Amino acid sequence: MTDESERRTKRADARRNEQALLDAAAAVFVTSGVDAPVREIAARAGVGMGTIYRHFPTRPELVVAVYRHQVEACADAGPRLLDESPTPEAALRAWVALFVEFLVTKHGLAGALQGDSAGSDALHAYFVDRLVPVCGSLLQAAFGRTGARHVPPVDAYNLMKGIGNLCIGAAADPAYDAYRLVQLLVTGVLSGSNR
Amino acid sequence: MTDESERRTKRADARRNEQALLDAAAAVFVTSGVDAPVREIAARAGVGMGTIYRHFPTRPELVVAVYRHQVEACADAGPRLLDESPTPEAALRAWVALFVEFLVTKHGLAGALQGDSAGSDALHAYFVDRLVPVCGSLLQAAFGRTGARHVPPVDAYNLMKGIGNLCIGAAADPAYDAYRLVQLLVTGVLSGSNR
Amino acid sequence: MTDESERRTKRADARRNEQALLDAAAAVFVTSGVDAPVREIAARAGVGMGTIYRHFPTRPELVVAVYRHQVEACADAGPRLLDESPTPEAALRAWVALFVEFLVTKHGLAGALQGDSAGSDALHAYFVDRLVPVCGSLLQAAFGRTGARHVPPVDAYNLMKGIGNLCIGAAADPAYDAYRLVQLLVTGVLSGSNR
Amino acid sequence: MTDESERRTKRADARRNEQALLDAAAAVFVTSGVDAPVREIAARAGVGMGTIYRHFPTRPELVVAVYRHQVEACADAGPRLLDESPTPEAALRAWVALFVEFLVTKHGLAGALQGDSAGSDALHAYFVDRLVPVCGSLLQAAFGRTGARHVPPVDAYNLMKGIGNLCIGAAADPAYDAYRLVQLLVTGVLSGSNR
DNA sequence: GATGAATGAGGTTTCATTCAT
DNA sequence: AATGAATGAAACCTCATTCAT
Repeated sequence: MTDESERRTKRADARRNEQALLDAAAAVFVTSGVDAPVREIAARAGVGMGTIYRHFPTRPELVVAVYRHQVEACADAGPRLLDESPTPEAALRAWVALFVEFLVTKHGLAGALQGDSAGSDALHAYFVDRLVPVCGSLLQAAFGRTGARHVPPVDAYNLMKGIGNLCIGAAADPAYDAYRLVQLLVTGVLSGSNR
Repeated sequence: MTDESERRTKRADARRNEQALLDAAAAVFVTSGVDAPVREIAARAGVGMGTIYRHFPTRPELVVAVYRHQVEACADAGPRLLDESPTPEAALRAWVALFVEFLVTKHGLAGALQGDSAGSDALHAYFVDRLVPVCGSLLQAAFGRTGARHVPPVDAYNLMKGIGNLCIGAAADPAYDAYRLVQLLVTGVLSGSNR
Repeated sequence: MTDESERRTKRADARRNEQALLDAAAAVFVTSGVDAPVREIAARAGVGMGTIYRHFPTRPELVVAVYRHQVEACADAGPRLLDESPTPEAALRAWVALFVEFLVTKHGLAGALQGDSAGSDALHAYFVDRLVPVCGSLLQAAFGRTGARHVPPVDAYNLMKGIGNLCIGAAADPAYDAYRLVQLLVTGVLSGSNR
Repeated sequence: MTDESERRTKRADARRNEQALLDAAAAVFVTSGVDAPVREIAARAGVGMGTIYRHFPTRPELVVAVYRHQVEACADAGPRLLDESPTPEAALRAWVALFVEFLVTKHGLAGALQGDSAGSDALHAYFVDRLVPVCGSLLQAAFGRTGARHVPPVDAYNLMKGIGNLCIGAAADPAYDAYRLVQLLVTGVLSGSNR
């Protein structure tokens, strides 16, 4: 066995474990929230607790890793939707729908986005860093077209956080329609006035 | 001292204790959230922990008791605002502003409203029971005036819960303007369409 | 039952527990050293772990409490021995013998006296604060009598710490005679020269 | 490559690894004590943790190996000092100074010398086996010269262990002068009496 | 032989809740 | 009724040690 193939083998092992952890964490987060006990996640992944700490020394790192794929997909969808949609408003609505879909299916994620106002929390920071610019572009495009004299009544950070908040607890309550509420919020925003 | 006077004395004692507990809990909730340690509340009230359990066997019961006055005030304000406001829409906006004011100043309260969708959580149930009808009246009034062919795009329960969600974490993040977002949501609702 | 007797009853309870803890800790310290697991001490005392934390929030506080009586006895013995002994040198030797007796019978205590050089460790600090002055008086008395031109070749802090060190591990090694070594050190000190 | 040359190559490899480990351990012991985490040592040596266990299955074996050179140097210095010094007492003092110098600069080493009285601990056993005879010769020489009727008030084992103990924690406490105390102890020993 | 990922025992600390006084 | 001491489950995190690759 060559050095290289040996290295690859080991990495494959570790990667398999890491994937098992991400899958387990995703599943546990759904049922027990992102603050679920480390032991529970480890047990579901079929690994020892130490293994979690090796791969993800802190909890935010794990949470970020669990949702990284979807956050990236969301971020990438922004520019694409702007291209493909008939109007910027439609692009914003479509993107918001994607974002809601993402948050609603990840129980507890929306709540975990709060974090310190200081932005010190790694998860919150990651979401903000990655998605606020995307959301901002869409928002600006929508208002650019609406008329030069109009400016958005909220900035992208507020809109993002508002959407995130509206999605909290959505999956657990069939009577609560987060999607509808978010679209109404967007309607309010696009109406260009907060009064 | 007669048996009766003794009983009366004890009741006065107990009532005084209960009030001290409510005041202490309100203060602690503001700084440490509604999940603050029991000990902290007891200490601030100057009573033993057992006393809390005697008066409020479960935490939701305590939380409900702490905020009962303000919930009642909110509920009472609904009909009054409908009378006093120039339009039903204005009444709705004014009421919503009251509700937001209430939630934002009570650190952690908005988050605690989640509870099970089954309505099994005492706090959630109390809020819903008491305020959804009020909110419903205002909503109906606004749409009744707007035109017979219009129906609200969301029911009062969804609107209430959406407003509650938008207020989560508002006090901790100066960059987040819950009031503005809620009003934009109301704008969206009143625009009569979710598309 | 009067308020006062009731209070006394409760205190008696707590005091009994505290004493059980001190006894258990003393016993466990002998076999497992002063870093013995909290659980072990709690188990031996027949109390829950939380009870230890209630009475002694930090480990040094527990250790200090365990040995306080004996430290105080040692401190009190200093002046008395100076009065009763035929010479100051004899007083110093007698006191040192007492101190050695104390340390040798408390397995692990001598080692625990190390602590940070900064003196930040509570146990180390307590020993130093309480005993160095006593040891200093004896030392000064011995040298005062020996002749005005003589000064001790070490200060009381060094002598104390040296004696403490010589006692480390004494109980565990029958071939090691800490008492003898300490007296030889004192002989060296009293000989008035380090060369 | 022949089998033999391959074996030789591997041995060179292994020896290089072992040396790297010894160097790394020596460095880490200075900063973190002889109980430093295995990982830390492995990392500094640039090898895997398993390699440490292959070369030194137990920690005492590693510690012994790390200090073997210096222990041997100490042992060798004994006879030489006896030859070169003007008096046996001077030789003893010089040797003791060497030993103290060694212990004080090796953070945590003195403390690790304790071990079981049964001599089961490999580190303790090695030190005793190697140095007690040397110390014994010097002691005997000093007392032989002093007068036939004098015998040392302590045996070499006690003196060695006493010196070792006096050096515990010396590096961490600038106010503690282990060298001075040890010389005073030797003075006491040479004064030929423990009373 | 070497590697380092994985394991899991072991120690710590916090707090909701009970119950003797 | 009130008290608050006691309980102990629960969660965290760290390493020594093993073993598959």
